[in-house]
Amino acid sequence: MAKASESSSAARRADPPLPGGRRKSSEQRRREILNAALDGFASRGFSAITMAEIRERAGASTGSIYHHFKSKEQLAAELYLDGVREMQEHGLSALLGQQSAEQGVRALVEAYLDWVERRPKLAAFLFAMRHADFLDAVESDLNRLQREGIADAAEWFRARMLSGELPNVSPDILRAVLYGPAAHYAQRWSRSRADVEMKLAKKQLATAAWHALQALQRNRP
Amino acid sequence: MAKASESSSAARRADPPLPGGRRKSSEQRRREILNAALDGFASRGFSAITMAEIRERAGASTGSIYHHFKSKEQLAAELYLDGVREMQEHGLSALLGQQSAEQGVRALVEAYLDWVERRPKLAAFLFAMRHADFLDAVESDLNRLQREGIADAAEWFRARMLSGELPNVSPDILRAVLYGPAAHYAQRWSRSRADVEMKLAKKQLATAAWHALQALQRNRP
Amino acid sequence: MAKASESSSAARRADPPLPGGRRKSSEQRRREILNAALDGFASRGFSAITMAEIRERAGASTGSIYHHFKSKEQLAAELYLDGVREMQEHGLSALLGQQSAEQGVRALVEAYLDWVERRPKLAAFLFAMRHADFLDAVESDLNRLQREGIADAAEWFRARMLSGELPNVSPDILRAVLYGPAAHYAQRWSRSRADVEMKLAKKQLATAAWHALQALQRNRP
Amino acid sequence: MAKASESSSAARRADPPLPGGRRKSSEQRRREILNAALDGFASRGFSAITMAEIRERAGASTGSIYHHFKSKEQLAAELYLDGVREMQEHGLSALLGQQSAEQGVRALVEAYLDWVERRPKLAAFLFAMRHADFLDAVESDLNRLQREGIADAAEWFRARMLSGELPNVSPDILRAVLYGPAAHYAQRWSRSRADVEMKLAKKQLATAAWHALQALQRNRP
DNA sequence: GATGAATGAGCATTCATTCAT
DNA sequence: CATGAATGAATGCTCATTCAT
Repeated sequence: MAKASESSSAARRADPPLPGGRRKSSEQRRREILNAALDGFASRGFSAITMAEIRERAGASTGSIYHHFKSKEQLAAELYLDGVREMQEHGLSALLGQQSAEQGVRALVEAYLDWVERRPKLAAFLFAMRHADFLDAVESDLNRLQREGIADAAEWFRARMLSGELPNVSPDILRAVLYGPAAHYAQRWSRSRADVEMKLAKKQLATAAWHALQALQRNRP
Repeated sequence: MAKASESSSAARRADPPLPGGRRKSSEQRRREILNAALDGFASRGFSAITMAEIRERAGASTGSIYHHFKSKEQLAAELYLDGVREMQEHGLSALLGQQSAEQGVRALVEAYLDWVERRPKLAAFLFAMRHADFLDAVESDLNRLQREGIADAAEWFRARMLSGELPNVSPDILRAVLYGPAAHYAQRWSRSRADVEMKLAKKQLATAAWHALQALQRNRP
Repeated sequence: MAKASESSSAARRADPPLPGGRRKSSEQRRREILNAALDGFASRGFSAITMAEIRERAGASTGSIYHHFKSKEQLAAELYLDGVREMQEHGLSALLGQQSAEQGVRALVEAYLDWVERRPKLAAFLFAMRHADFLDAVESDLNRLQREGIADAAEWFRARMLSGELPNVSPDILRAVLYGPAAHYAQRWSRSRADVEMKLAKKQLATAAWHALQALQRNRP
Repeated sequence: MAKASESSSAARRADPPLPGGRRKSSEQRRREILNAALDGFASRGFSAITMAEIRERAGASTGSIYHHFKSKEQLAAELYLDGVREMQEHGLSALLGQQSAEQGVRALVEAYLDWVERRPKLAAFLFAMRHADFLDAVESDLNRLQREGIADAAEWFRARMLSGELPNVSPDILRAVLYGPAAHYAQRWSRSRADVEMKLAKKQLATAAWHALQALQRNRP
């Protein structure tokens, strides 16, 4: 939960089942590299960060990085895929427990900001890299992830739209209304420039999202 | 209005009053470079684009680019500053003519999407570069621009907040609710991936923004 | 005599005999360029100085420089040849009036330092450029200059060597003893780092040169 | 002693104490680069030589050069500092063994020419770069070197000045008389243009220096 | 697994020079 | 003659990646 220890889920993979329990160093090294890379990518962008910078932040050697990761792109892609997965799981587990449309919408907005709060660098990274070239190479994985991960959420929303609790808007509009304000605020917050506390923002943005959807439900053409 | 002719306002500067009225070529070349750079930065990002790519798109020579612009960073900074200025003017002129809070809020959201529609590359560029390193060098110009350009808008909002038409939320929350959904949608639209037409999106997002603010007005703590 | 107005003799060419006496500007511009170039070459060296720097120092335009001089090399060569000529004339006129060997030697050393004092930039330039590549192109001019200019001096020395007043050493040794100390001192003086006044230095180095030659005269093998 | 193998003392650093004793290649590569750079700088000057030229002479790759040296300037500075150090040590060890003033003066002049003879490129490099811009960055190192290295020599001279064996002239005059002629001659010699053999020049210039100082001792004002 | 020297294509930028106006 | 925009080869340097030890 501490910001300092923000480490990617990729890094948290189970260690190989070592009989004696010794030798943890390889997996640790992997983690250090991933964290260093996340720092760099999040703060300066994919192209602007150099492998040398990552190497220094990680306290590793050049060869060591390339032993663990095939290339800079693969390193970024792994972070990205794991990040998306983690964020989806977080949102999903918040959403699926809710019955009423209002509770679900509020939970989703708040969960998103919770997650941003807990994993600020990862959130900044995912946001900034949304359209990066290196994602082309993993587009199919990404799409599968989207489909699988979102299937349950899509079902949840479809049900509420059919019942009339939520407006029958397109997914893009739905996402824009749900995530747009939170993402906009999160951008400022993660640069320590927000002028309201996260706690208040969660409440206000959840309220805003819910009533925005309500309005679309009433005003449908 | 045609996408193809999108040219930055920087490039539209008045030519110096030439005695004979002939020779327009220097300013034209400047424009070509700026447009080529905008294309590049918008589509691939600041670091990923090379000056060689810009040179080819502009049909200019290396030396010519550097004759007009001191560096890659300065080129990007000029585009950015002019872009912010243009976008502000666009939004401002839409807002200030409106009397009622609702008309103003709707006008602002729609004007933003109008502008994105007219200048998609510039919008994509501004959005992507918000936190770029090269902006540090022009931070003071940027701040001045913000202050001056936004003063009238701030006044407009302050008056409506005092009169009770709009909730007294912080600027960041206000911006998040107004621009967040529109920006989120615009991102998809400009990559031709939106699943609703711009025309409908304008209406729905304007409605959403207005009612979101209404809700915050009612639910104040 | 004022340091400030140090202008190359190349620049002091007679103006073309203009009937009305108007239009001096072209020759003035030439002078400004030469002086600016001399400043630059002397302080930073041939390769390190750029034509742009010269252009700015001269307050001229790029085209103007290339109108007056074919190339950077030609500009430097002209300064060099004129400088060598001027320096030779200066030394020669001091030497040839002297009868005794001692007076001649002393006059030569002092005249050299006089000239350094009057034309410090030119002296620095000549010294630094002695082995520059661009001199290859004017080597023949330079050799002719040497032969012609030095013929009289050579004769002066030959006579005193034959009479036994001066040692019969090789020209290189002769030059090393005469000019070496003065040149060494001049280097420091022109960078304002000398720890004795020029006046005293002239006396001491003239004395040193004369007695050094005397010693070679006595100690001949 | 062979000219061909002239290698900078920078290159002769002790290798790090490698456990196994194998792998010398890294330090060898460093040496090759330094030697190639010395060749280039000495023959063509700092600005005129390109890193590409150095790369080819060294038989190394661009990246390899920059792996060992931060920049062209740093490469030159390292050569310069090591060169000064080496030259000082050479002169000092010749001087300090001598008791009489005459022996010391002669030894110094001859040692200087010995060193020029042994390390002609390095001597040419040091001479040509005396006022180069890149030395500004290492000025403090240079001053420290001067102070430390020269302290003993200064003491040697001070003692002989006090005893009346040497004239009480300023350091600049002293240096001009000692080194000026030798440096002047060395310049020609290293370009293979000298008209006397080095062996004779050493004798004559040592004699000249000694008697020049003698004269200043007698003729003091 | 780890290390760091080596590689070389590629990059932003400089600069002498040309030339249309 | 003057101007300054245009040119493009060349330069110092960076950086992802490879590979011998």
